[in-house]
Amino acid sequence: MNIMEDTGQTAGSIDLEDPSTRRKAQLTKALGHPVRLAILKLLGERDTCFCGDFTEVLPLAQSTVSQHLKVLKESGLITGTNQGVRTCYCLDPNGIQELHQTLVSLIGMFDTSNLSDCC
Amino acid sequence: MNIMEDTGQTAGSIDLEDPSTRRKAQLTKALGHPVRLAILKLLGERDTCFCGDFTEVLPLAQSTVSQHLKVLKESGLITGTNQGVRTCYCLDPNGIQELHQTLVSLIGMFDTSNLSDCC
DNA sequence: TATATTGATCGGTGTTTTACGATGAATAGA
DNA sequence: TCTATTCATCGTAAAACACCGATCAATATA
Repeated sequence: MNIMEDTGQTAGSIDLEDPSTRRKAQLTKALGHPVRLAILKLLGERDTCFCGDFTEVLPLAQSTVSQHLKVLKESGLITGTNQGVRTCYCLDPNGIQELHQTLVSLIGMFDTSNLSDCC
Repeated sequence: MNIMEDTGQTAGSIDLEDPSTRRKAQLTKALGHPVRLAILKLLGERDTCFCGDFTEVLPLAQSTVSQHLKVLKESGLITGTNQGVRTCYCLDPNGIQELHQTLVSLIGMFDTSNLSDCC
């Protein structure tokens, strides 16, 4: 075991820079906060869109909500387009599609059928 | 809109303390790091189990790996049982089941079929 | 008994995250 | 033009995170 030729890696044989894994981590990390989950849920329900809509229903300062929106935007899960003085936030179909694939892939990764024979 | 009776909330009408949402966030947050995704993948593949197995293939210090294992354990996704001087880590069927439900629920939350008519 | 090995934990460092209030730019409406 | 309104961003503080080396307890093994 541990047959290792020189791979150029500093140590170990798993590439933590692998873009696919990093992307999966970025997407799940973006989901990993109650506020962001709440925002995404509201966006999915379709009757909210503007930053003010979120601050109205979330017990947080406007600046805080704005920062969470920024995280979601940077992860590619939502878009933010200026509409006059306001910004309309929407689920980004591309990011959501990617998220969908990621979630499906994760589900496949932990196939619950073949567990429970460890330790 | 914004019909609000006194709910005891400090502000807004969304309860960020909602256990279900918090749990979803905890689980996705646990997935939100390349190292933890790698560890879970290895555990799913079933030929690794001990902390040393992970440090062998990950370009990280043993203490760092141990800490990631701790996060995964605290999230309920893995178990760690002492076997003599070593600890055998395994996917926790209960946690994985819960994760499965969470992922399915998230997929349902962002139904890709009815997007793209925003902004 | 003495020595390895295993891995948990401690302490420290640097970075990131979360939160807030304040401010400022852009626009809409009076 | 003056005044809201909207929300992005800045500055800041506290907490959490990611990483490391060092150490320690527990157990194997010699």
